[in-house]
Amino acid sequence: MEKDKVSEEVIMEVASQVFMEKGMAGARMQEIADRANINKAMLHYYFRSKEKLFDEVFKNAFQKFWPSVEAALLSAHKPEEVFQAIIDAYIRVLMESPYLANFILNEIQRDPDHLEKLMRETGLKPKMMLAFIESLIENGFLVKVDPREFMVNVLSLCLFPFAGQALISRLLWDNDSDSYQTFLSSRRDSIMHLIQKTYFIQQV
Amino acid sequence: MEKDKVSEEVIMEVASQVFMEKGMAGARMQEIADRANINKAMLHYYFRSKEKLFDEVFKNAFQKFWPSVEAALLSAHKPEEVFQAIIDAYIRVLMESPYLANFILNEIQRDPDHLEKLMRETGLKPKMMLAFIESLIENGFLVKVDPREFMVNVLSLCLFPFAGQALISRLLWDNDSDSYQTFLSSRRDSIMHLIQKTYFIQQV
DNA sequence: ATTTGGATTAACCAAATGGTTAACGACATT
DNA sequence: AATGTCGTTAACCATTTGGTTAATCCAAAT
Repeated sequence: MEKDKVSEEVIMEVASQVFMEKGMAGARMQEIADRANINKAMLHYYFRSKEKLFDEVFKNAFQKFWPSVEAALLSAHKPEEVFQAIIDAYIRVLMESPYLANFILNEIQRDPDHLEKLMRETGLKPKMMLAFIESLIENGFLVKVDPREFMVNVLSLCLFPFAGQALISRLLWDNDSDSYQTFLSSRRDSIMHLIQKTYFIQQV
Repeated sequence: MEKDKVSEEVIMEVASQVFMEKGMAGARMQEIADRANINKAMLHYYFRSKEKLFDEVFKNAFQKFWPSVEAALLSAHKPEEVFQAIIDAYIRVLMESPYLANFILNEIQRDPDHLEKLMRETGLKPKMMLAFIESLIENGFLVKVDPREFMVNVLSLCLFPFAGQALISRLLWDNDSDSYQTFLSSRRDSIMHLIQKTYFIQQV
């Protein structure tokens, strides 16, 4: 670890790694301290407890998880471009943080109420997205479909290949992780293609 | 717990629950013992260690996870029916074991080598599935597509809504789990519809 | 030079946790 | 009746783990 960085930042960085790899229950304060090259007591000096530290990490992760969709929505481009931007954002974020998807999925299951609190704090508004899809349907860009179903499908196609990476790359890519990375990257196009075929009404 | 059941079975049952809910690291031998109404020492009497017990649970879960695809393949019906059967199998299994998807996804990430061993023991053959898809392409039933991509898409659409259940049902279904269950069930049709639109070539 | 306040450390603590052991009881075999 | 086997229990053990404390270091302010 670089000495010039403030301890607090270094801690957050390695804590992120450890919590994401092992989850709350599996993570060890000692390991975080070791990786940050500090005494274990320093952890409690900066962040009072494991839970507090975890909360910070989780909050960070959760914000990344829901990429800046609003930006894509508000810059009123063509519908295709909006979705392309959202898909791109997801793929990009997840390729940077390979454990992110799994982390969120699991720690949410561990303590769902905690999620509810965090959602409000991060001020994320899925309803806005639903309304946008609804409007596209009314304006004849999309076929009639439950907007929530549409969203779940896009999310599924974007996130699952990351969440299941360890499994899928072994089963179907002979554990060649480079080639799997290429595949993940190529999904920008293939997911877009899929939803266009299924949900977009061809404009004349 | 019913008294008539053999201890070993009861243990496996509750161990499944606990491990699935909390994962290997989060699960406690004491809790498993309590839920099975036995002494903690009995756990070690029947299954020597936490790891051994976990292995049994994992093996069970993993077998469920890859539903009897071969059955669907070998009973040479129309292509549509084969995929419908596979999708149905996944949805059914996952509705019965809500934590299954998350459990597999995570414990695989925790110890990927362990997975490789188990795959061989359970004798699952993804290559067979790939070959089947390939043949459908050659015979003009499916558009030209990487069979692996096709598989990942189907898996994503089937599994992710379960893995992300805790998150999605809160964000998009106002935490109404009944209504979310209905949605999950309806995916049998909507996933089929999606892959038909995208990948199936209309027969004359 | 002394004080002050934050950063840092080693040593320590209590609780939790996976695992063991020795003794016991019940039931079948001899 | 004696022996042996299997299931069961309470007590115990060693280690791990999150967290604390008292002392120390160090740099800036006084």
